[in-house]
Amino acid sequence: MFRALAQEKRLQVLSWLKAPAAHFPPQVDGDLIRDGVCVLRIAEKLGVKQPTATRHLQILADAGLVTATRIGKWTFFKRNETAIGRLKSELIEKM
Amino acid sequence: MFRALAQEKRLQVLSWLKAPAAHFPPQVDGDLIRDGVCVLRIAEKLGVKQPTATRHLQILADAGLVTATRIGKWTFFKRNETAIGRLKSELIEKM
DNA sequence: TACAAATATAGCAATATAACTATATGAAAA
DNA sequence: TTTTCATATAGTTATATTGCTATATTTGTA
Repeated sequence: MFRALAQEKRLQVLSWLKAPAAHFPPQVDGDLIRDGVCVLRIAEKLGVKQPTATRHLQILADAGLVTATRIGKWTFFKRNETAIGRLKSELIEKM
Repeated sequence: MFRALAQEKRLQVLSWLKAPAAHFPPQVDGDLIRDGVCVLRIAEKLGVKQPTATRHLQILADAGLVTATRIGKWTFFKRNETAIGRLKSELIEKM
């Protein structure tokens, strides 16, 4: 989990996803809030290519910090607040 | 800071230093609690050579998680609870 | 002053990470 | 069914990290 957060870009994504509508343009398919943000939008905003963004998002997902939802040809990512909450208390005791 | 914690060995050290007396033998010079634990003891317990332990401890120190105290020829490391407390609340809001 | 002990630094090898391009896969549209 | 679009995977390269050994530095002691 700390490894997942040990990268400015991933911290950045996690922060943007707190308020998707404030950081990403409206989406035609897939609601920003309910479903999450599409990979290409995140890649653009991060300033990296799509495969790189996908990799970062997989790392965040493996750590349980975000969840992926595939709708049609899009994959949307959003924060997993439940897991993040659990991880917060866990790391509080670990530190 | 997350990078400093993104390594099992450094997390381990930070955890041991919560209760130095429970994890390290008594020291002749430098009190375990007041001054901290000597580098060689930490290296032994980690199962790495002294320069490697020194490097890990420097990384923890750079992140502000521990402080070094030189007494004579020994350098003792202990947790910086004040800084750790600040970092905790900071990361809580960052996540 | 010379020597010994503890730690710090330099330099190197192995591995991990992050970026890219090229390509494969999955799903919708023509 | 072919094409197209979005994402995933494979493979490569550059850089960062982690470990080591050798050596320098700092400090106490003979």
